[in-house]
This record gives sequence, C-alpha cells and structure tokens, in this order.
Amino acid sequence: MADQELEELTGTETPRLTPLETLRHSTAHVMAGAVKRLFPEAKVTIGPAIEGGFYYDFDVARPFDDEDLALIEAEMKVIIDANHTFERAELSRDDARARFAAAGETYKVELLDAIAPDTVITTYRSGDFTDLCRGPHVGSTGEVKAFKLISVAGAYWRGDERNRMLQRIYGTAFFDRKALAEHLHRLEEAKRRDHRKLGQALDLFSINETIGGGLVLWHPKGARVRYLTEQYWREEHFANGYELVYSPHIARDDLWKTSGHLTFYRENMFAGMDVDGKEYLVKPMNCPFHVTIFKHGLRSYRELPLRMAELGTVYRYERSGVLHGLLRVRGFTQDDAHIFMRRDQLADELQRTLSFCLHILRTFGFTEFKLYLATRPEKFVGEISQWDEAEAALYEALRVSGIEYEVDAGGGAFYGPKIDLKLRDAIGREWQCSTIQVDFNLPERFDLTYVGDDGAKHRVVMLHRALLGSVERFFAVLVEHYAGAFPLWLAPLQARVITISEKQEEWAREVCAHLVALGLRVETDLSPDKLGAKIRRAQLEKIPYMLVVGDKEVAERTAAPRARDGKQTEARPLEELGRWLMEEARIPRGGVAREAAAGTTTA
RNA sequence: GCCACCGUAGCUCAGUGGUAGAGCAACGGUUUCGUAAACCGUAGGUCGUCAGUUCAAUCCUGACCGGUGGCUCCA
Repeated sequence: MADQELEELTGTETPRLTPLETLRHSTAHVMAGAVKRLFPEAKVTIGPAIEGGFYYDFDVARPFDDEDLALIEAEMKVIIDANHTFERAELSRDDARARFAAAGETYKVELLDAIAPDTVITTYRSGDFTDLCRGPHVGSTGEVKAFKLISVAGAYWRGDERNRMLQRIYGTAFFDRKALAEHLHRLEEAKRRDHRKLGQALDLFSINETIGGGLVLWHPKGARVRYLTEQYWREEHFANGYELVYSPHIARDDLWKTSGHLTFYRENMFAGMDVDGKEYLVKPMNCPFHVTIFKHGLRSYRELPLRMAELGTVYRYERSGVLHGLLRVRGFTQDDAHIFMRRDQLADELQRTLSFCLHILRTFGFTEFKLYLATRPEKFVGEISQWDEAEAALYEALRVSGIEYEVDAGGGAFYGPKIDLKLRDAIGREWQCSTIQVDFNLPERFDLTYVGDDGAKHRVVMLHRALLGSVERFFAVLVEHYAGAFPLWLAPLQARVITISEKQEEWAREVCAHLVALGLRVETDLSPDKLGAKIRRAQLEKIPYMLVVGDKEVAERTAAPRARDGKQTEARPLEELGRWLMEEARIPRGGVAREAAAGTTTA
C-alpha cells in the first residue's frame, strides 16, 4: 500500500485510519522529524501506516545503516519526551507549494500538485517538523510510547523502478510496551519457523548455486513429505471426479502463439530452443496442453464437466532479486486443473470446486481462510452478460461456503473473474495458495466446443484452478505452519526405536520391522550413545515418536513411546503399539480427525 | 534488474595485512548408560570467483557469482 498516503492526499479514497494506524502514522511523523534533525539535507516523501507498522521514505545522499537507525531512535525519544502537539493547519495551495518549495521538499511539491483541485490542503506540525499530510494524528508526540525501528531498505519513488531509489525505514508502534514485545516476539517466531532455515536443519531441500537460483533440490525427507502430499492429492482428485493427465515440459512455439503466451507472457518464459529447425519453449503454464487434450476429439455435452488435473511442473523466468526460498522459484509444480463445462454448469461447478479446495486444505491442518473475489477489469474479453453470469455464480459460491470474503472490484484478469483464497497459519500469517479462475479467453483462442443435445456446437466454459498453488510454496507454508514438526501422517520419519544399551538391539530391530511391515515410517537408533543423547537427536529432528526399548521392554515385549512434545506414555505391547500408531497416522481427511497444529509450539 | 548488507570446514559461527580457529556433525577407539548433549583421538578449508594495490591479501579496492532485507511482480 505504498500509495496509501498518496491516495489520501489526492482524495481518491477516504480510508478512516484505525486508532492503531493513526498511532503508527504519527510515529512515522516523529521519525521523519528525527531524520530531518539528524540529516537536514534529507528530503521527505511519504510515510504511511502499513500492516504491522509503518514506514517513511527519504531521499538521502548516503543510505542509512544500523547505527543511523539507533541514532534516529534516540532522537525520536527526545521528540516524544518533548511531547509536541500535532497541530493541524489549513492553507492555500499556493502557500503550501511556496513553503515546501522553499524548504527544498521537492517530493512534497510533487504530491501537492497531484492533489485534487477542491481538496483542503492541510499540514501537521509537531515541534520543528511540519509535513504535508491529510492526517489524522494522535494528540501529541508523547502518545507514542512503544515503538521500534525495524529495518532499512531501498524503495523506488512511487514504486516505479524508473524513478529514483529512496531509503525506506520500516518501524512499528503499539499502544503499550507489552503489545510491542509480543509483536517483536512474533517476528522472532517467524524467523524461527523460516522454511529455509528449517529446510537446512531438517535436511528437507536445498537450492544449489551450481544448479541455478530458484531451482529446488528435494532431499529424501522433503521429497517424502511431497510424495505424501501428492499421493493424498491424487486420491482425492480421483475420488472427486477428476481425471489425471500428464503433459510434456516443452512445446512448439505454435502452441504458445495460439494460447497468447508469446504475446502476453514472453517476459516470464525461458528462451526457446531450436529442434530440427522448429522453435520449442519450456512451459510456463499447463493450460494449453490440457486444452489440446480436450480438443483431441469431439466432446459431447454428456461428458461435461470434464475435469482434468495434473501436477504440472512449469518454469518461469523470475528476476533474480525476487527469488525467495521455496516461496518464489523458477521451476515449480502447480497442482493444476482445468474444468471444461457448459455455461449452465458453472455455478454448481464453482461451489463444488471451492468446497473441494477447503476440504483439501483442512486436511493439512488449516482452519481459517479468507476469500477474495476479483471482478471484471476495464480491459476484458468476452461479453458482459457472460461476465455478469460468472460473477453471480462466484458470489453464490462464496456465499455458500460461509467464509468471510472481500471483493476486489475490477481486480480480475482480462480473461475472467476469479476467487483467490488465503489461509491463515499457526502464527496468524496469511498465505495465498488457492485460486479459482473463470477463463473466457482460451476457449475462444482454441475454439473449444462441445456438441449439445441439440446436435449443434457450443462454446465451452473453462475454469482454471490450483488448490495448493504450487507444491513448492505449499510445502514451505506447511514447514512454517508446523515449524517443521509435521503431523504424523506427513512426517518423513514417524518414529525411531531407541535402545538404552546394545543388549536391546535385537528386540529394537524386531519392533522396527513390525512397524515398517505395517507401512509405518520407522527406523532404529542403535548407536552407542546414551539415551539422553539419542532422545535429543530425535527431538532436534522433530520425529513425532521415540520408542524407547530397555531391558524391561525386552522382557515384556513392549516399547515405551515418548512424543516429541515430551509426553511419555506407558510402554505398550508391540501389536497394540502398531495398531495405535496406525490409527494416529491416518490422514485427517477434511481436518476432522485431529487438531490443526497441535504440539507444534513446544517443538 | 535496482538499493543496502552478507559470503571462512558438511552445519552454526569466531578471527587477523605475515597463507586460519571453535562447537556440532563425520571417522577411529573407550564407555553399555532409563527420557534434550559420556570421554579420548583423527581427519577436514586454494577463507565465493577473478583481477588490482602491496615485499606479502582470507583481511584493502574493483568487477563478477551467490545469498539476505526491501522495491516491482507473482503460484
């Protein structure tokens, strides 16, 4: 929301700031005042409240460093202690322009010139700092009690890379120290859960320089989680009326011409390759292949809806600076599907798709969702009546789901309206994974038709959807949601049999073999280390269960489970142990069987 | 791609203008132990790459490669 303040100033929107946003925005003013005192030559630009805090962008000769941040914080405390009131003043446009121009605040002049003609121009003064600003603010600087500057980063003026790079200082503020401490704690917690760190620590995956940025190597443990995810996904798709397909990684340029990708998506596609004098390109999307499968023969209305799904690996060129762990990569696998149907089937199909989506996500332990409907943009293909119909169907699907939603009017793609779904993770962060999009474009481009009951050909309506989004991103979200402590059904290793001394080796092997034969993922730790060391190791690997075997267990033909949350339970006879673990490891389809992120906070 | 910061052993990290250390892991041995770290030893690094400055560069300078935080974009 870099334009938030800009919008306020230009009067294009009138968002009332919440009390917390007001505080944060006021803190941004205090910070700007401190910066101007310490760096008089700095030019101020904008400083809005954002989710989690605020920022202010400055044009300075030299970038800020951490020492500067400390100095600025100290100066802010001086301003806060002085308890200056925020004084609002109205002034004429010319007066304002003259003042800011005289002060050398060229960015403010630019903002001023963008303000709608009949808007009242206001400034806010706190102590020696006056800023062009619509407000509101808190009463005085003394009301800023709990704040912290977080980081510095480069940011382009008005977010446009052709403009000058400014220095952005991020900070946060709360009404009391406790809330600030909690916020900082959450940031720490997010760091602790970072999938890149856990990916390394738990040996799940890596990204290797020699292979290339944004290209993922799945190590055995990560690959196991992925396999389990995909297997579950496949089973559910078969059980819900989908057919699975496979398509190649490259295709001739003709396909991409027809689909329009070569005109609209070329920037994100890897360079083509010459094969026998024909150009081939690596696929950035799966749709053209599925469409081609659909077109393979005449389709009857009786076959529709035809649901075609694929875990399709695509490659997209992303600028090096945006690559980020598994969340933003250059090669990834979409859990893609395309649904071909009659126009009259759209409403039902949307509801069905959304509910299927929620069912899958709940299985993985997510319980809170938010939906976003993006409607017809200015530039669009197809007829308005078609759009209206589709949007009505989308609204109905949203309503039926019973989940909170927001409408992004005009935010749809040119080819159709869509629903995006964000899920909330264990520490309250939102992640966008699922998307359900209506497409009026490809059916035209590829001339997709079916034969109706009237014997005539009719245009197909098409739906794209991805539930997990990309397997890579979803895996990263899972890692962070569970802090690496996967639920039993997804854990790469479900249990480790731990001996106390080498006397129990034989029984430990037997216990392990029995459980493995049941299909459980179990191994033994027969090393000569002490029990405590073995427990510690298993604990660090976040293995759900440790099965301790000492002389007593050998004599009784049992094993003593210790859960990774530290809970120890009675030793159980081997057969019973197996039955119990099998029951625990069942896939919680639809999330009914088990609590979402139980036990993850202690891990 | 742009701005800032970072790159030392498999991992986590010290360190210095005179070519390098710790802990963990690995390997060898001793110990056979009841719920988060037993002990001893061995091995392991052209200090991201390439240039430059210097008698001498892991350290200073530059370029490049890669990573991190942002900007922009997005699954």
